[in-house]
Amino acid sequence: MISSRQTQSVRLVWEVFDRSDTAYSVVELVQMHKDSMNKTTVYRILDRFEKEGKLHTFLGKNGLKWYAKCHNCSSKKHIDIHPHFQCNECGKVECLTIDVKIPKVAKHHIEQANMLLLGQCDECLI
Amino acid sequence: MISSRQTQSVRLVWEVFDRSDTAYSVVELVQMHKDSMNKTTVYRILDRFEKEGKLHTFLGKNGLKWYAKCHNCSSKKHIDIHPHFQCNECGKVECLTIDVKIPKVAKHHIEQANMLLLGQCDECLI
DNA sequence: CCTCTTATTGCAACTAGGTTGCAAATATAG
DNA sequence: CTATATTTGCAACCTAGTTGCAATAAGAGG
Repeated sequence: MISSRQTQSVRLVWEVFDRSDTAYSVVELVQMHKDSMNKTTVYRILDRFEKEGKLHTFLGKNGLKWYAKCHNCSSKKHIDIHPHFQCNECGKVECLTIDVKIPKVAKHHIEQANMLLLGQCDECLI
Repeated sequence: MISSRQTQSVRLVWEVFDRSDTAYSVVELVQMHKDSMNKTTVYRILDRFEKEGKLHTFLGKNGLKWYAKCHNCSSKKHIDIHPHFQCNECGKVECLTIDVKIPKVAKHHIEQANMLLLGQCDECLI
């Protein structure tokens, strides 16, 4: 089951993620589908995918929201996280497969950790 | 020297940070000064403080921009970072004094790392 | 303490990401 | 095939943040 109702729009949005493991910003996704559906629809479909555990979200530079396919992340505990990388030059975003330990903080209960690494990706390094 | 020109507005904004070590969101700062200066002025003063190395910024939940006073952070290398904590209940933000090692990523040059921990603060834990 | 230059400010309009309410359309259970 | 509940489009709205420009005010140098 892709989603509770398998509409044309739901199928189109899912295909993008199904084809590759790239992370996409909402801006890209709205742009990419602007001829076949309304931006509100894109936002709502992405929300549903997230609730259903098929996509995970995180914030890139400038607080822009990004979506990427979930692999093993939904089954993992909250005790370790996978960080995200964004290239300062081309803006590309990647999910990193390394795990980062969440630091303990006295008198605080940590539920979640977001780590964004910024720098140059392999293509922009040359 | 507080800033290149010591205007009334510059003094007022700086006083807030001078009085405490709390982090403030731009929204709070604009609200707090709304009777004495324009929101554009607040944004511009904060920008200048950041360029001058007196404040550092980071993004909280929902991509909101936060400002906090710099202590030793400006003098530190980029090799370790101090993470920020935001309470999921009251929204309060804290600079943590612990250091987190930036993970190495093959074929990537990491310049900067942002880590945001989310959970419950001491006051909301009860 | 006056004058001139330049940084700073206020204002209004704008941009962009994201949300909401509601009526119309459509997937799917039966 | 029909009834119902979910999904969609649309237009209007919200909020954070930016921009251009004219008016204002620091403060350096006389």
